Amino acid sequence: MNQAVQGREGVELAPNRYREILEIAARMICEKGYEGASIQQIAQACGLTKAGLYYHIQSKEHLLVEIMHYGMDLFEERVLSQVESIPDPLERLRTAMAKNVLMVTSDRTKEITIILHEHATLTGDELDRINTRKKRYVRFLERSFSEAIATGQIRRVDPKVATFAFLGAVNWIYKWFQPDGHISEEQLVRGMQDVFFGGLEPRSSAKPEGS
Amino acid sequence: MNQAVQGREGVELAPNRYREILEIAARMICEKGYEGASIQQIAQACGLTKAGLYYHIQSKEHLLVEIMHYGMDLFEERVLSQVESIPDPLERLRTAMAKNVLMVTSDRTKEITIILHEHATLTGDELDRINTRKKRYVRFLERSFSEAIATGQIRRVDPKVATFAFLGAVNWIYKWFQPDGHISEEQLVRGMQDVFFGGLEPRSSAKPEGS
Amino acid sequence: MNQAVQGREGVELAPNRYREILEIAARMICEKGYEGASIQQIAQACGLTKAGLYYHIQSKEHLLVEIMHYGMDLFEERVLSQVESIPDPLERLRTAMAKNVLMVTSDRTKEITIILHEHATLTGDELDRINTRKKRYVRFLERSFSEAIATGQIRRVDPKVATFAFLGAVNWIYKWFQPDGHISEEQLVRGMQDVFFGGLEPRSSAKPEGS
Amino acid sequence: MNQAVQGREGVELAPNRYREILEIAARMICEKGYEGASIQQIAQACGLTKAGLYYHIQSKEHLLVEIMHYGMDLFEERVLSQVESIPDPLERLRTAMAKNVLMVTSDRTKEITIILHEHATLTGDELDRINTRKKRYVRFLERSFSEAIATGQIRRVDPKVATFAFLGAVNWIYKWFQPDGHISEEQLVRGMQDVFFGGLEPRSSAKPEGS
DNA sequence: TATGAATGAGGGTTCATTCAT
DNA sequence: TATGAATGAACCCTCATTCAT
Repeated sequence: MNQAVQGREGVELAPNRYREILEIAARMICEKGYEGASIQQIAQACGLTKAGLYYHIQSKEHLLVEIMHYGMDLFEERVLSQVESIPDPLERLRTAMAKNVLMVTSDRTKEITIILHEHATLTGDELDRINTRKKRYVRFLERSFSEAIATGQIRRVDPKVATFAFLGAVNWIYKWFQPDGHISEEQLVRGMQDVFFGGLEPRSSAKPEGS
Repeated sequence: MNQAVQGREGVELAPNRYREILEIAARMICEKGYEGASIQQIAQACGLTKAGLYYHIQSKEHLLVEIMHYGMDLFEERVLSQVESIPDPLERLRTAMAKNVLMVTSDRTKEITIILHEHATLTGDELDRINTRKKRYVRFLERSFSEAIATGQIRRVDPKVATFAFLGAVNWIYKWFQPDGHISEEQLVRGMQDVFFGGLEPRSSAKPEGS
Repeated sequence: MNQAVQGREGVELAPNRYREILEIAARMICEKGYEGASIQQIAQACGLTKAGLYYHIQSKEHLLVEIMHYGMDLFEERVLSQVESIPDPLERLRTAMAKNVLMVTSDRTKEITIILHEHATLTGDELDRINTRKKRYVRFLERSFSEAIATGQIRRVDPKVATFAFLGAVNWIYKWFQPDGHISEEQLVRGMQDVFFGGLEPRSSAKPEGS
Repeated sequence: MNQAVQGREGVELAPNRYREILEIAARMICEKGYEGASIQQIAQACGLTKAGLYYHIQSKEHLLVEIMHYGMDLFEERVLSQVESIPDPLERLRTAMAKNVLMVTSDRTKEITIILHEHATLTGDELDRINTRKKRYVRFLERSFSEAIATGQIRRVDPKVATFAFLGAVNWIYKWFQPDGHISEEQLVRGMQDVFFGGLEPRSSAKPEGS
């Protein structure tokens, strides 16, 4: 489902062209929303006519599904699978946050990531499939928070609330962060880590405040 | 356009119907997004025909503007103005978070609050006006974080990043929180406060962990 | 039909108010065309709401009928009946032209007169009734041209063609004439008379050209 | 917008369909007026659905603009450019009148010619552009009248008034002329020429009346 | 007399989608 | 692979009109 690059059944496309379409479409949908971005505009941005675009995609809805799965592929490849095996739970969370933040700020991945959280357009099975993939990350975070509490690395907080606070803070970034503004990506990552894991450390491990 | 109550300017004769329309429309727009919610659907939800709805509103875009200003009115009334005068910065932030969370979970206000963050729909002056009002809250939070750091009540974190982490975490709530789920509103408020202000307290002031 | 001033059956209105409405409506319809002028705009121009206007009129179409008959009343009163009894056919035509031109340039009557020649909105009986009234003027002109030819006052031209040339020239005036432009009303009347009745005079009666 | 032939700018690949649409639309607009003719009706008359028509046109207003420019193209091609170079001013005017009359009576061109005088619909630049083209003809007529007066071929009349009398008489034709009525096209042309240039001739040059 | 509130029909326009070529 | 031409459905919005008050 999520690796076979295919516009329609049986037709094997040059995967690059298809991915390019997904990324361009993602950019448009990200800018204007799913309903706000028309097939006409997407096609034009791809240098195609509407009918030409339809050679590559099955439908607008399916296009969204594909973008979302592509986004999840990217996310799992660059975030989840990079951090899952980190043994120390606190370090695991800090690294996940860093990589997750970069997904939302980095140029090629940000649009695709943002769309993952677009208002519900999908329904039924497709929605379920995407949500199942998303939940894997949620569970991973919850588990990691629980572990970090168990090891005493962070204070006792509700792991579920902490998880969604984490997700909210990170996914909200695109609404205010300006790539060339006062805050750099590094500062952003550091800042977020500070707020969450500076803060969640047990009292004695905070860096000496005055020094 | 041709009725007595036009948003915040009009005579206060029968504002109930208009407010009701704003709230119903907010609910639909919140569910489906601005582009996804059709005037037809909004009208139907109001028990009106399209033309009947248009007796009350000027245009779909103006409707959004009105909802947003109504949302800001509610927000300023129930959050900002309730906490601005709290002298202690940490208590001020904790209270702001509590009241803000309740706006997002409470039935009548949640959609209206959320729509405030519909983006890329408004343009020009209207966008500016709304953004100016939003910025007041952002500045208030930034200022409060800075003060709380200055007083040593919370650790040194970037106030801007902290502010947006706060906003992201709180506004994200509507995506996952279920009013009759495992977590109660009180637990949610507590949890969020814990994550942010348990966590942001300087090392020595953390409540004894075991007790 | 055309003198009883009545908005709807049996209701006797202050005729002034009703006439005022007809004149205001005529002005709007003249400016924007029948389809282009909305009941809303007409009502507003009358200082009424839509529903208020409907107390006075039966329907938009009937309003047009009334305006047209009012226009025909005015026209017959100020043009036809003033000239019909002039014995000399050439003087009769010259005077008709003068009075007709003034109807099209004069402030209170121009809109009403112009509408008389609006693109066909009316159909059936109503159209027939108006056309019957219009035809009276056409016949009058044709007859007068024929007489003037018979008396030798003007050269032999097709009376029907001359009549419609006359009507076209006069009714076209509103498309180009500016009340405060280079040409005065008097010059306009003189000019039109010159073109038609200077020109149509038999060769020997033209004023000595060189003097 | 997305077809090859866009008015007078596009490639000349298959302009027939487009021109056909312009002509059909012109017929409808001429019959019912611009506001009175709906896109739905125009589309149907073209054998298309509304959306199908919109593949060919940009908007209703632009359609009108295109019709008008097409009309001006035809007019300049068949009238202005055919007579401009005629040296004798009186013959020039008589020929212009003949050709102009035929534009208004001839089946394929009449509606397009008439619409040129739809007023109060266009605004701004487009209106200016059309008016500039129209003025060329008006100036041509004025100049020709002046010349004919100067050469003594016609009596002294105000050239501007004469011009608009000419235009009014000619453009009014479509309101009354019936192609298969009592008057033939040739009689019409002759009649109009007689009224204007029989009539405007100086007294001595009139053809012997009795012969 | 007049109005506030409402409506069904229709306005122009754009949508995602199809299909012969 | 791609397109030109087309479509039905839906879009936002305005229309003339009505009716209880």
